[in-house]
Amino acid sequence: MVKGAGVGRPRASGAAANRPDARQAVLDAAGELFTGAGYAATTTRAIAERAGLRQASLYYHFPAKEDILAALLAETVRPSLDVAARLVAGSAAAAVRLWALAYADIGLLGGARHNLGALYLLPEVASPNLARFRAERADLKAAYGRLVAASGIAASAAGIRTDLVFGLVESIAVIRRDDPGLDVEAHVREGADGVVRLVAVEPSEALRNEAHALLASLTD
Amino acid sequence: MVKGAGVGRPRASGAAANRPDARQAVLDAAGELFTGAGYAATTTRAIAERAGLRQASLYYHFPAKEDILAALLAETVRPSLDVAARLVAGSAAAAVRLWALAYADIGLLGGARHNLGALYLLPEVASPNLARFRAERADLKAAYGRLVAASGIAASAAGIRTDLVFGLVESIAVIRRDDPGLDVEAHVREGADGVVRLVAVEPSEALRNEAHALLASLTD
DNA sequence: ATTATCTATAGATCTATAGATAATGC
DNA sequence: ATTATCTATAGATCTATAGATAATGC
Repeated sequence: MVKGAGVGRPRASGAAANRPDARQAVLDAAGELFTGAGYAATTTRAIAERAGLRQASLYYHFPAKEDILAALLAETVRPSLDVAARLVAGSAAAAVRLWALAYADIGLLGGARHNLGALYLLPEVASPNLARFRAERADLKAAYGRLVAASGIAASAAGIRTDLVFGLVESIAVIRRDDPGLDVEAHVREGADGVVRLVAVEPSEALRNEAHALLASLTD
Repeated sequence: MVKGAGVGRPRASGAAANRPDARQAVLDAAGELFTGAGYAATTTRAIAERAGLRQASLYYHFPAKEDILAALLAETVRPSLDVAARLVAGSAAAAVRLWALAYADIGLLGGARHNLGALYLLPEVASPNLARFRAERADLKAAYGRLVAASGIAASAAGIRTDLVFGLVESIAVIRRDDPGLDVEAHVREGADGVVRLVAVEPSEALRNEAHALLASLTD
């Protein structure tokens, strides 16, 4: 199954030669437009134009417009979920693991092309067709919740505290929208510091170093 | 200029008798629909239907659809801005004023009918026509920034810290969307606690009491 | 005469499907 | 024969405007 560079009818646009992966081009175009203008205000025509093909050709790669959004949401939440799954099972101090998860998660949201975290804010995520994404996001939040509870927060307060922690992490999307020139690396560190402060732990340099080492150990 | 209860042609819908304020009915309907489904996905027909009049009649009260959104955004941010303006000028300890502002602001967002804070998340707020709202929201954020700086945060860190504080406050909208049955009062108190924790102040009962007294003194 | 609505509709879309077509692969 | 595109379009909107109409106010 060679990825023949030119199977199928050539594109009408000049993008005839550079057809490495139309599906990916569509996702990239949709990511930019959905995060900038929202889902409903982005037309399939605009997505196709930016991806270098005709409007109807989108439907060869995705059964419907909403499936493009679903694919983007999935690819944005999964990496964080992977990190979370490995961290909740760890044995390091809860505050260290919480700092590490927040650092990784904010970093992924802050570093993603096109501020994909802003997709979480779209009202369309309430659509029945996007239940899969909502469940994965809920899993991620539950991972934060376990670390918050393990940080010594009283069980009665852990729910709201988790809401705040998760809200702070996701707020990177709004901040980045307001200020596209944001210093992401500085924000990521300060954001992770803020998350542990929310569970009443003042972050030390030792804590940060331990968390960084923990994250490095995950990528094996 | 008596508010005659029946000037003008009667409505076609049964809402003939109850015509207290059509403009307000439109805003209420739009608030529910914009926060639930988003701006672009909400049709003027749906707004009118819920408000009890015909689609075209909207245009007697608002020049365009976007002006309905503008009115909602304005009425949501102004009360918080009023509180902020009076608190930044105050003489109480910065952490007390910060707690008070966050408490009032989160309370207004959490208590508003229809989760109007979710309007801030809509991509449409970037529209040129909504510059007024964006400026007022920036003013509100600047007020937080002054209190953060006055809390003893180093000038070099105050910018990001303010981003986090403001992000935490506004996160109530996302939390409320995810969980409409939220215990708002508990969240408001915990949220204000979280805000001062972000500037490395562990809130005491004395601080909260002082902040409450300060807020009470503003309503004179 | 003024006010607040209504009916009707122009003009501009927008999504998704049907069916044709121009490549490569066998 | 298979693949990935294209052209054309059906059918369903959606916003905003034009002009009529049914109340009250003077």
